[in-house]
Amino acid sequence: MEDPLLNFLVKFQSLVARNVVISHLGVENVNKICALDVAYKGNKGYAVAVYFDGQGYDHNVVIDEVKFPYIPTFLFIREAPLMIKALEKYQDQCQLTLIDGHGLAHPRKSGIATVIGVLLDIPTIGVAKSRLFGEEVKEDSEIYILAHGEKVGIKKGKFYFSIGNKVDLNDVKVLARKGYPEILKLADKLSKEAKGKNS
DNA sequence: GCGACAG
DNA sequence: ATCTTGTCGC
Repeated sequence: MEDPLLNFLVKFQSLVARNVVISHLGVENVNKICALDVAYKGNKGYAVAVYFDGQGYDHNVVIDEVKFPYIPTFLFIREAPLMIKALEKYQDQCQLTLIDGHGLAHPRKSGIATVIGVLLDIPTIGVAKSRLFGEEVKEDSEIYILAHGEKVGIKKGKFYFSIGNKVDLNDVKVLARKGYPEILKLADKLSKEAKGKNS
């Protein structure tokens, strides 16, 4: 890590990791949820925040030029700014925000879900479609994800759920049991729609 | 040096 | 993530 910028980002992530709050939210009793995802077309990013109020869905799209490339373990600097902008509309109403990517299942316990959760001081859970970091251990018919020896999430099918901020392993477990969240499928669909429209 | 590597 | 044809399987 001799690149000064990446070296700086590593320190930033370490600061974020030191400020993560792991506490019980009670996902089973939460009905107002948000989800974040981003689609790309060239150097344009199409971020979408989807909000479910317990009855129906609403969403907000934010489009902007993305300057930073994708570098494994540094996804947050590329996508978080746009995601946060898209979430502003519902930020005060969401009891929990699901984010496309990992949370604590990251080499520095600072995946994009954790970064956004700590920066905004809100409950978040990371949901990723593939592996980035951590050992997988089976226990009680569950596959736990360990980061530096600590249980930080659960693998369910082909998906990886991990603590972002202000939730605990129990919350993640309850969410994971239901499979890939419908609201994230919607976020994925809507971001790709926005991308197609703006061409 | 080699392999792994969210979106 | 995105680019992309046909193809294997429920």
